[in-house]
Amino acid sequence: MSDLVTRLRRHQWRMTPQRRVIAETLDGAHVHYTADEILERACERMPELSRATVYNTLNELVALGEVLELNFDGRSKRYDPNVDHEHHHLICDGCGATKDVHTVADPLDWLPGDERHGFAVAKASITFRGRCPECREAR
Amino acid sequence: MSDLVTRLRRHQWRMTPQRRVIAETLDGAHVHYTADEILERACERMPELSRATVYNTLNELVALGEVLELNFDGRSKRYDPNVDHEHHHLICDGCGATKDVHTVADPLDWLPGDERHGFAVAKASITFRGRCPECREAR
DNA sequence: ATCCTAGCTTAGACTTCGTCTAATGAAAGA
DNA sequence: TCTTTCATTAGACGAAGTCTAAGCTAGGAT
Repeated sequence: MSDLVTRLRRHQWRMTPQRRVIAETLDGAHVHYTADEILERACERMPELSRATVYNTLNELVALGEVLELNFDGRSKRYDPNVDHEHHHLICDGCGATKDVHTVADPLDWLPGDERHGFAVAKASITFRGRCPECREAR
Repeated sequence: MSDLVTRLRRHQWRMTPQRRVIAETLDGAHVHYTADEILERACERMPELSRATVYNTLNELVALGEVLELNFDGRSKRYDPNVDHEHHHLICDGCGATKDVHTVADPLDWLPGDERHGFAVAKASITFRGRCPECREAR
């Protein structure tokens, strides 16, 4: 049983087979999939699942705060179920693969007061970019 | 004369009236425009300018390393001509305003080796999020 | 100055990613 | 079990960006 599904119960979310499959697909992921990758994988278990339901469900999960929506390349969004722990992202410039990473301290402290332009600054996240092992060879 | 245009000369770039107008529009911007905002402003000086040329030119500027392509909202890309100085971005969660900011050190050093997953990590940028002075009041 | 050619520009078709619609289906409380 | 309300579906639609093929032009060669 997926941990994400358990959390969703607490939101009084109507549990349907489609939503269960989508949530479990997301939760089992070690990388952050795009909506279409989630559709593709979920369809292995439920072939009649529609694209609209995947998009609807992902948007609801984001609204509930149970999943993070990421966008680094300006193309497709990626979904990150790991919302509990503060983390940052490492992205492959070759294939767009996205991994969670952890840093040694909080980057918020790195922005001096005179660089804050009167903003109430609440969050800071770091995007690391490079090439993954596969794309390093492929070059 | 735009500083960006001067730099482009050094890349042996064929200078056309279209490219000049686009580069000057970009370079004069104090905020980071989307491609369509650039098209709109450039068309005030050159009404027959085509959308394809704006996109082509922006992509070439990015490839030449003279302009940064930004994407924070997963919608349209924004273009940042301020490529000379290492900087990061501060974004208002209320209105989406984007400002350049500077930090005290390089975040690349903050990613431990055992968090690099075999990637060749080349760059790191920080996105700070908060509320700008106007949006703090408006709440 | 003019010619030539590589490479630029253009309109509009096309692609990709995502949203919307309206009809049908099903979860879960009464 | 019934009923209501919400979820699901296929496909149309929309926004952002890319591609294509035809014509045009910047700038070096003569």
